[in-house]
Amino acid sequence: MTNNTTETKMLLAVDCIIFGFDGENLKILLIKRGFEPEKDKWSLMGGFIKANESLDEAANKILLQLTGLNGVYLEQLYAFGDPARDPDERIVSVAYFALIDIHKYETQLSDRYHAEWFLVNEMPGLVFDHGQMVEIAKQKIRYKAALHPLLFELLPRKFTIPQLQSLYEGVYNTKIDNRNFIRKLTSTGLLIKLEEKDKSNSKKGAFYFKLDKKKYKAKFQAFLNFIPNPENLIS
Amino acid sequence: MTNNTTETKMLLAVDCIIFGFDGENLKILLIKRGFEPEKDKWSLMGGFIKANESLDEAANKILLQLTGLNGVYLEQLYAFGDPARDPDERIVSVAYFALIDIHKYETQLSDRYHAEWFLVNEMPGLVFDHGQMVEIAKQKIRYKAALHPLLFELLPRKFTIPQLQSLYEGVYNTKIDNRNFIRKLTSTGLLIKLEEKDKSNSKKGAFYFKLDKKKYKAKFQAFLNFIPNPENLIS
DNA sequence: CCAAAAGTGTTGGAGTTACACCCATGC
DNA sequence: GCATGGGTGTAACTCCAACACTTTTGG
Repeated sequence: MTNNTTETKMLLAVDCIIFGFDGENLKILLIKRGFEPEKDKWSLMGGFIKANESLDEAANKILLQLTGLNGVYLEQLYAFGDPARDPDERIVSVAYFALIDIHKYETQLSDRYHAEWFLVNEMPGLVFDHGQMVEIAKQKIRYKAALHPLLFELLPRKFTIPQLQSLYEGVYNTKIDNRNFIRKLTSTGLLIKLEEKDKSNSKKGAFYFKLDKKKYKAKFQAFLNFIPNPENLIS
Repeated sequence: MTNNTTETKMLLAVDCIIFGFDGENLKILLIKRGFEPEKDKWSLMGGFIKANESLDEAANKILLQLTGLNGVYLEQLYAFGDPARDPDERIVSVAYFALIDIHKYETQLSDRYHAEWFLVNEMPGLVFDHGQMVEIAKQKIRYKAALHPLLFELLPRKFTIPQLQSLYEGVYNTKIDNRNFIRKLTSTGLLIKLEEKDKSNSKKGAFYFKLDKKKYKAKFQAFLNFIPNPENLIS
């Protein structure tokens, strides 16, 4: 770093890409922008970073404001800094994505921000580079969820395997063989079968499961490839 | 986003974690900080973002200044924004990591910035949160290189398989079976065998290889897991 | 001729895919 | 009793890991 006295200060923002799962489809929460520029267009929820706030704090605050939720999955995605990304002013934005249980979302907050859930595949155009942010978030989720049980963050406390399969099929836009899917899932040991059945989708009913949270945390990072035994690495 | 007229502007910096491979060990390029605070301590190379500069441009510029190199592998790593990360002033820093062929590094630039290569395992303490940045960069490289041929970015135009193996062994701090390693490498189809041998490490000599760049670009993203045929996905 | 590194094949086990039928129940 | 979605088992195959000896040649 060189001497900084002549350097330009600029605004720093955080934008949140919020995903939810309604039991059938992956959705994204957008707000109708209430001010210029681009007033009344759809947008991600965001905000400026205060002088004494960390990036994570800012992102959590925004998420709390819009959803009423605390302590949900939130991950820094990427910093967007094209000088032309906001036509008015130089603003660098650090994007975060969140995965929430859509049922915990506090619906009454929708009004305040004119928020709405959209199917990710039927999303309106967004302001500035927010569309690009969403694309990168989707890519990241597809990548990470192929290796780690990330999508479980979207599930309610109890869920059925057909629901989970529908989630994976939606995220990857593909059909999955249900026998193999179940085998893979149960072999992870992450699921605990409950007595209760969900009969809303079939007459037979599908058993609910819940997540074994200890195993989930322990196994989240497990994966495989170029290196023979990645879990046995020395350091 | 809410009205921004009252929001705080702040300095935005880019810091580069620069890795190189000397044929035996993974190294990192550090500079001796020439100004206060923390003058004369070891540091990453960084700089402030100008008003009309994108983040990528700023990172590339810094890399060029310090190494004389353009067009090398450079990836945004993470944005660090703890309000206390710089004791003097609020500075948010976007960290990038670079993988370079250490032989292309222009040594005469070392003097200007008091730069030096260190073994990543024998690195001095760094200013501010730069040590943490390096840790996260190492983690990221270990993760990504286990799935993708990332470490090839560190190699010179021609290299031997024992060199490459030593690189992997260094990055993962593990021993790799050379038969399996060679098989895995050759099965990727990324390597082209040359006539020439490198006799600097043995009497028998090891054949040089070069990278098949087209296949490298085409196959960089290939990998596998939760989803049966990730390469056959519909979208 | 010998030390030191490079190069080479095989086998067993684990994991993954492909595939089709029966079950439970509400109507 | 039948339509609907839920649940189950097996066999072939592919991939990966484990394993040790021969080759080359400069000194």
